[in-house]
This record gives sequence, structure tokens and C-alpha cells, in this order.
Amino acid sequence: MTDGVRVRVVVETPQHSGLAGPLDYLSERPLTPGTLVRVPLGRREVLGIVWHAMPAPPSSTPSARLDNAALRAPTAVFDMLPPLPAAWMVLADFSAAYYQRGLGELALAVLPPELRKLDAPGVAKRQARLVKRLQRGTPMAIARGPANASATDACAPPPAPPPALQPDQQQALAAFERLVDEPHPKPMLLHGVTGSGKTEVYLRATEQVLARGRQALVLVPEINLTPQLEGRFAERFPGRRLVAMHSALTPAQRLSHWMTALLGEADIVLGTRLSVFAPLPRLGLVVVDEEHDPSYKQQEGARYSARDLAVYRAHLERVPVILGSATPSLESWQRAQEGRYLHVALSQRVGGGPLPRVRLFDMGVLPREKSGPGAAATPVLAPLVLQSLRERLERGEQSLVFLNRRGYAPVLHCADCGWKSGCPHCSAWRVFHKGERSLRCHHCGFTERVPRACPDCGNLDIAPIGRGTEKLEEQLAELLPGARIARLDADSARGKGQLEQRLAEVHAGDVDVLVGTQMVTKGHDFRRITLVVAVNPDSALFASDFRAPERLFALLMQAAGRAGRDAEAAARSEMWVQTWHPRHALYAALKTHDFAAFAHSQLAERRSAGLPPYSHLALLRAEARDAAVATAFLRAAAEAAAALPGADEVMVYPPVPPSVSKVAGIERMQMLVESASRARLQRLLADWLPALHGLRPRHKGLARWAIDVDPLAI
DNA sequence: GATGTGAATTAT
DNA sequence: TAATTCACATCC
Repeated sequence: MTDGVRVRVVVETPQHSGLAGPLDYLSERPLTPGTLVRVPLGRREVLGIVWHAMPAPPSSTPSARLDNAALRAPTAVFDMLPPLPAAWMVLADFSAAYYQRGLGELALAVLPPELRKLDAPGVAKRQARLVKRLQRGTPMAIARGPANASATDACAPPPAPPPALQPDQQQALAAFERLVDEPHPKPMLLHGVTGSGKTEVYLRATEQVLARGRQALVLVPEINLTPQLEGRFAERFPGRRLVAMHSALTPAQRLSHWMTALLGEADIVLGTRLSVFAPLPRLGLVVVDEEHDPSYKQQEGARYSARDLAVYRAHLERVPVILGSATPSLESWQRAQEGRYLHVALSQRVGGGPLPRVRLFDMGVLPREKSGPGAAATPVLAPLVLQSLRERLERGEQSLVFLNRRGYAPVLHCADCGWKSGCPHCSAWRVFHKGERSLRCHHCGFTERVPRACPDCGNLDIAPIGRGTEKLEEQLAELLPGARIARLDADSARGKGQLEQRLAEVHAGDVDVLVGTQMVTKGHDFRRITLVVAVNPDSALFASDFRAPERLFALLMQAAGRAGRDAEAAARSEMWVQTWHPRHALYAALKTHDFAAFAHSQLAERRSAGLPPYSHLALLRAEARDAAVATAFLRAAAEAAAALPGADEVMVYPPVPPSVSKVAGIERMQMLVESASRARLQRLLADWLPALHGLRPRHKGLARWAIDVDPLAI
């Protein structure tokens, strides 16, 4: 009989495998919870985490505990590393339970992938190398991502004195200082108009907690935004160590940055949604920049919201969290209104410049003009808008033209037989990309050379319908001869370093007119732009998704904020919105930069429609080659739900296809589950899950299914 | 999910 | 007769 101590180890096993919870192993000596280990699992050997005893075993008690004699022993114990902090484990437990995922799946997925490959000597070696590098100094050098290796290490400029705070920034900071000392600090919603200096508040707050010997965690929505914020933090805290965390790091960098955080050697961790799970033994502050941004929601695997988990983590560790945005999510806004969050406003732009004047152009008043041999069409730009662009050109100022659609045209069309460039594998059009002479599906990636003639009838006269950034760029070049025009979207910034190069050109003043998708609206601090044009934002007004207006408003506010960041030019700055619906309430609020009014009217609509934040949603998604299979699974699932206790408190809607119902040959269906009570929804989902797993074998052909808690789009 | 088993089906 | 494919069982 083997002698030893039972330890519970979490490994990457999916929930449905019957091994959902932690597994028991027999160790020679007791192991602290949070210790990383390698354990045998079947014929394999896998990475695992020693877990603390569960508060209560999962409802479906996994088969009786095995006898000690049947247990195997860990093959490696990584106890040269500190154990993962207890709070980290509680966060993982909570996330797995809340988003209805296996604990192992979630916990292992948020560790650096490189760890799986290493044995004990391997980890020890990496750690030794890291520690040596850390001791050699170069505090910031290890922080750099691949794209920007030069910012601070070699020729660091003497740190500039921090700018003086404006009155409302001072108030925000005073509020923060009160928060820090509270035993249970409330989350702080920092509602600051674009250019109001939210970053300076993050920096000062960070300074406070660093001075107390704590670590700061700073979340940004996109990888693209990490270098510039990283730059600001690095410049402000030259003696401190900052590490970045995002998926563009090499596996080795990811491991070393993660290890630096775990060792308590990183003062600041800055990264995308994944970094909400960074192990931080001395966490003192969480910042979520642009907290409204949809990128914080993970769309695969465990579909967590990094913003919501950031709030939970801060609550758990009793540290302040700052949620910053010019256009907060309605969820956060509502909580601030209720007093559950501390609402702090920055309403002045730094330097005191005004926000750009927003002007609406009613496209309905324009006469239709003949464009080529086809039908009459409305011109791209209204004469007044064109006039504004020309004025900027003459004055040597920059303009930004915003159109949220990539490619040359969203679809090709044959006038003779009615053929359209549909994707053979998806229920979507293939987009015409003129530059690469291709038809490309943006959902499955299927690409073909653009046909010379209609594939159905041979007609040579096939024409693009609609307009994307590529065509817009072309049309602007015609309308503004001599202007230096650049395009910025996912296509033009695909190559490594291309985005940085484009941005550098804009900053250097080598570009007069910047055309782009929402990529141009996010965060970049363009100093010389005095005009922003939104070419055709209307489509989002009438989208079926209930969050579409919220997203559009945020996008347009953000776009407007690109203009007049330079105080001197702010007075001359304006934004033109070309619209067919100039009297829409959304535009009225935009015109006066009145987020509060917009939020108020949206919340009223949400309340009467029973939508979040006044209700709580989950989505059960199913995929199959045959839509009927997916539907049948969802129907059976609905029946199972109806039989569960508490089913009367939860509404299950009929299955419907999502807006793009087929992707890469797989049909999708989804079913909405709604409840006024988050707790009741949670309970139902937890009870439902075993039934769903049990249903699976009876639905042959079902490719996959998943639950999405708090879905962004329904 | 990964891995391995045996049985059923297909290729040569 | 060998080579795939597939359903199913196991993993502390």
C-alpha cells in the first residue's frame, strides 16, 4: 500500500468527460494549493494545479472517492515557483462556475501555454535565467513586446515632470485616495470625455498603489493599444518594472512576463483581456481602460467578460478598480446611477479646448446624380462636407474619414441574371477586394479571384454594390486631387509593423486624409486632425441587435474625439455625420455630446423591453451541418430546462438562427434564456448543464454546443 | 479532450 | 489480408 498525502489537482479535462472536478493524487509530502505540478493522466502526463479543498462538492458528486491504493503520484512538482495566489484560485473557481465551464479547462487555458511543455528542470532553468536578467537591472527591457524594442532601454530621455492636474482630475484623484483606504472599495466609473486626461488619472492612481508596495493591473481592449499606453507608463515610472501580456507575445515572452508577475517582480501588468488572470501576489489596483469595449468579451472557449471579472477580482481582493470610458457601457452606467459604483466625471478636455462641433448632414436633401452607366446614386460626400475637407487641405490640417466597412464593395452583382457574390460555405456575401482582385468571405476566409464575367450567365457587366473603405479611398482621391490619402483597416494593416508605419506617417504629417474603419477611432492620439467625417453610419441604427445603438454612439463619440486633441486647433474642429435620419435621437445626443441623455433614453428602452441591465441573459448555441439537428437539440434542451426546479423564474425563447446562420458549411442556431434574477439564471444554468451533456449522444450530427453567459449580441 | 481498444467496413 | 474508420470506454 502506497503511503502519502492526498492532493487535489486540477487538470485540463472538459466537463463532459466525467472528470469535471479536481482529481486526487497521492503525494509524498503535502503540497500547498496553487502549486503547479505534472501528473499522469491515463497514458499522458499533463500540467496541473494543486487545488484547495472545494467548499462544497459539485452537485453531481463525481463517483465515490478512489481508494488510496488506486491513486497515482505527481511526476513533477514545480515548487521552485511560488504557488498561485489564493485569490487567483477563487477567481478561477468563480469564473468557471459563472461562465459554466470546467474548472480545469478555464484555469489551464489562462496559464502560459509554454508551461505545459516544461518539466521541473525546464521550469527551473527558465526561472533562473529570468531572475538573473531581473537582477541585472534593465527594469523595463523585459517588458517590451516584439513591435517596439526601443522605447526606454537604450537612450531613455530624462523623465518629464508629470503635468499639473486639472480641477476635475484632482477631484477624481481625491476620490480615488479615499477609496484606497476603504476596507471594501467601490468600483469607480471614470466617465471622461475624450481628451480629458483619463490616462493621467490612471497614472496617478498607479503611483499611489506602487508607493504602498502593491502591483497594478491595467487592461486595454486591443493589442494595438498596448504599445502607446505602455509608453506612457514606462515614461512615468522609469524605475519600475512593467510587463505586457497579450497574444502577440512569443511563447517564451509570455512565460517570462507571467513568471515576473507571479514572482511579484512586476510592478505593473498591462495587457488585453487575458491578463485579468495574471497572477499578482500584491495586487493593489485594477484599471479597465475603455471599459465599454466589446473586445473585453472572450468569444471562444470560456466566454468571459474581462471587465466584469476585473470588477469581481477587485472586489475579491478588496482593491479599487477604475473603469474608464467616454461612453460607459449601460451596465456600468446604470450601476453608477444606483450608487453601486462611484461615479466620477472628467468633463473638461485637457487644455480647455472644446469638443468638436458635431454637424449632421441630411442626405435626403441631395439630388441623385448619375454615376456611370448604372442607376442614379447619391454622391459619397455631400458638397458641404467636401468643402470642409478642402478647407482642411488648404490649411494644411488633417482629416479623418470613417466608414465601418472593409473592402471595395460588400457584394458584386450581375444586372442580367441577378447573381450575387455569395459565399458557397456561409450565409454571407463575399466582399470584393479590388486591390487583390479577389472575392473574399470575411466569415470563413474563402477567397477566389474575382471573375471577369458573371459565373452564372457569362454577362460581362457585373458591378459592385455599396461601398467599403477601399472604394472610399479611391473616390476621395478623385474628389481631392493632390491630397495625400492613406487607408487604415484590417486589410491595410495586416502585415507586421504596417499599422505602426501608417500611424507614424499620420503623426509625421505625411498624410492629409486618413480613411479607415473603427480601427482609426480607437485611442490613437492624432494631434493634427481637425475634421472627422462619418460617411454612412446609419445602418447600425436599425440593426436587430439591441446593443447596436450603444455601440454606434460609442464609436461616433470616439471618432469625434480624434479631432482637436491639440488645444490650439480644437476651436476649429468639427465632425460631420452624413445621415438619412438627422432627427434620430441618437444623433441629437451626439450633437450635444450628451452621453447622459443618450444613456437615459436607452435605459428607458431597455427597461420597457426587459433587456439588460434590467434582465440577465444567456444564450445556448448549437452547431451542426444540418440546421434541423441543431434546432432539435435546442428544443430538447428547452424541454429539459422546463423540467428543472425554478424554471418558472426563467424564460426560454424558441431557437432562432443568428444573423449569419451558416459559417464554413456549419449551420448555427441559438436559444435565448432570460431571467430578472441573475442568481436564478445561474442556478438554472448550473442544473441544466448535466442534462445538456446527457442530451448530446441522442443528437447525432451535432457539431458542438456552448453556453454564452451575458452574451454581447443576441 | 486525448488516447487506446476492438469491431466493422473498405481497399487491394 | 491489410488498412481505415468509427463507436465507446477510460483517465484520479
